[in-house]
Amino acid sequence: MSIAIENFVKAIYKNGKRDNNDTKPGNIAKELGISNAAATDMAQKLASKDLLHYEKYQALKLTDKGNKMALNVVRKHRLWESLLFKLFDMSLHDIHREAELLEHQTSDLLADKISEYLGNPKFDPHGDPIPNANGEITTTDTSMALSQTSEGKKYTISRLMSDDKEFFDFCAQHGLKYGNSLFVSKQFNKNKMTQISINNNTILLNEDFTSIIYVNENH
Amino acid sequence: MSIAIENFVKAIYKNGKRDNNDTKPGNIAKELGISNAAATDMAQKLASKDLLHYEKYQALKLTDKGNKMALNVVRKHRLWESLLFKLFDMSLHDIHREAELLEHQTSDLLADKISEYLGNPKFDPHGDPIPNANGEITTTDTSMALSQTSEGKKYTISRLMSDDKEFFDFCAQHGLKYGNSLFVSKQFNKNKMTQISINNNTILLNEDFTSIIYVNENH
DNA sequence: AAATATTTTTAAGTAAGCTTAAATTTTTTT
DNA sequence: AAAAAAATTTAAGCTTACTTAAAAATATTT
Repeated sequence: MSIAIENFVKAIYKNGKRDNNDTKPGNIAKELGISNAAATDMAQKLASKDLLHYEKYQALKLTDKGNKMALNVVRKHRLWESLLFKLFDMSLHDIHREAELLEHQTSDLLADKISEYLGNPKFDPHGDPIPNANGEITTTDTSMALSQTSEGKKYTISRLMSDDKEFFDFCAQHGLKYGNSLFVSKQFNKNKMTQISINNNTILLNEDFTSIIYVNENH
Repeated sequence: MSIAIENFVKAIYKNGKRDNNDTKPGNIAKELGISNAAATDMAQKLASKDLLHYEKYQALKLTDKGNKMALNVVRKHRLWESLLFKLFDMSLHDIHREAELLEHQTSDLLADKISEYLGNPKFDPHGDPIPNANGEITTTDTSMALSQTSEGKKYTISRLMSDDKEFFDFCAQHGLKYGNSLFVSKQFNKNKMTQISINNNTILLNEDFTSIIYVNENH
């Protein structure tokens, strides 16, 4: 299957995770940076390949086959991110961009070799779960968005859900990194702003940030 | 530039290394597994992009720009082979196939990171030289084909110039590996067959093999 | 050097993956 | 519930990278 198809199926998978009604052609088109017409076209084509269910004007739903393909690509993406993160001193944003290309040029055999080399990790450097070779995901996710946390408690960063360079630069600068600890000192304005302490610094984060930084409470 | 273009330029580079008159469209077409017509077409297109010199019915010659592009792709290919060879237990043939795809999806930054991680190696696991970031190749190649060697001397394997699975399987089975030593016991039939000792075994190789296994004399 | 074979080129056509523009359907607003 | 806005779909067209078939040029054989 082509790169365009893999990316299309992956986009449906990703959007569907967020919001099940976010998989209409227009939303996928936006995600991929193509026209709505192209997305509709592709959706009809992929329906005929049994990768998704297509009904005019409705949200796109992956078939089992389509879901499996998406998970296979996501697996390769996250394995590459894990490997590059381990071996090289590169920003998470750069690593993400490389993985975005490498994911489509990786045999299942190589993916397994990478996984084995890394000790079959369950999470990538963003904290996102890595599907196994059968497309199964470990989803014992008890984490919450930073915007949902309570004042006066300590948390550990479990996921940084973004591809954005500015975001990662900011995170790197302030020690906001997968696995690091932080303390929530104050929630303002009905949790629209959150004040945290990390590495002996106090920073104030708005909802753009606190909605994509996920944490687990420390016990 | 597209994958098709990178592969086209690389094929001219590779064929040109072997034999300067081996770069007519038909030979490139054979190398790439496309029709002669497609190769002529592409040649004309790449001439207009200043990647090669095209004259009707003549061999294709890369411009400086085209040569640089080819070396950049070759660099990435050989760096990937070196990395995969170091990290994973995979056959040279499989490694070659993965590198064939990865080479086109690798930023210059990532190539530099791989090179640095490996200690800026000058040769890949086949013994082929790795161009540096400026496209310069270390060519202090004093090696000779096994078919050119003399009876009664010891040599070290310096290059295995093939992409063929059967060949690599045979090599792996008999310890014919980059860096290994061997002893040439006999040349038969005007060097058309060569008898060697390696790992306490004696094997007889025909010209198909002795023309692509390169060695340096031990002193 | 003529005849034959091979190679290269041109020409016409195809599939994938896009585009823009217009028509249709759905959704939102009033 | 009608009008306006937004999204989706259809239609027509483009580019890339191929294909096959025929024409033209080059290379080889005799």
